[in-house]
Amino acid sequence: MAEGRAWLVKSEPGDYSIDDLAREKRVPWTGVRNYKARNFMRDAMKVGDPALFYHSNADPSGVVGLARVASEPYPDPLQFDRRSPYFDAKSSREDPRWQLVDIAFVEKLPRIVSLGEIKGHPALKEMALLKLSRLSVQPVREAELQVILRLAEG
DNA sequence: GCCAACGTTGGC
DNA sequence: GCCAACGTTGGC
Repeated sequence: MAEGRAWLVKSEPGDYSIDDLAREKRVPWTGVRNYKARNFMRDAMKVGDPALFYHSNADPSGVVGLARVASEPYPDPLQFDRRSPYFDAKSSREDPRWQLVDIAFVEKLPRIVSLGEIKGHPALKEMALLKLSRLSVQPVREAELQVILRLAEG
């Protein structure tokens, strides 16, 4: 297998939390409706790539878990579901607009690595999280991944 | 709840 | 193709 990259995926814990993922083990990462985020899932994510799991709009916000990319990209089924808030009338089964991957649980971190802590750490100043704060699926450098996992050990 | 950042839409 | 209006994200 080609060497993959590391990623960060965001979720509001009231919507879908690390505990939900720990229980379900694996979930289709539905509802992403941003083209940059979609392109990462469709074009760059590889099965087995590590992904930090980030709680946004939380108290505090921060990285709370480690997951893994668990599937090839495929169309987000919710774009075809008229009752879903993620329904997209401009998409079709013949030419689906939104692609996703499955995300699988690896571990809950021993403690949260908060956004404040990330902002204050010199090795993490260049993180996409701080530069592209609204992007919900984003790349993480290998060195950044290692620093965050080490911080989580306390 | 406020608001800054920024992506999307649509008129022209 | 420009850009104003609008909607969403997410920190605080």
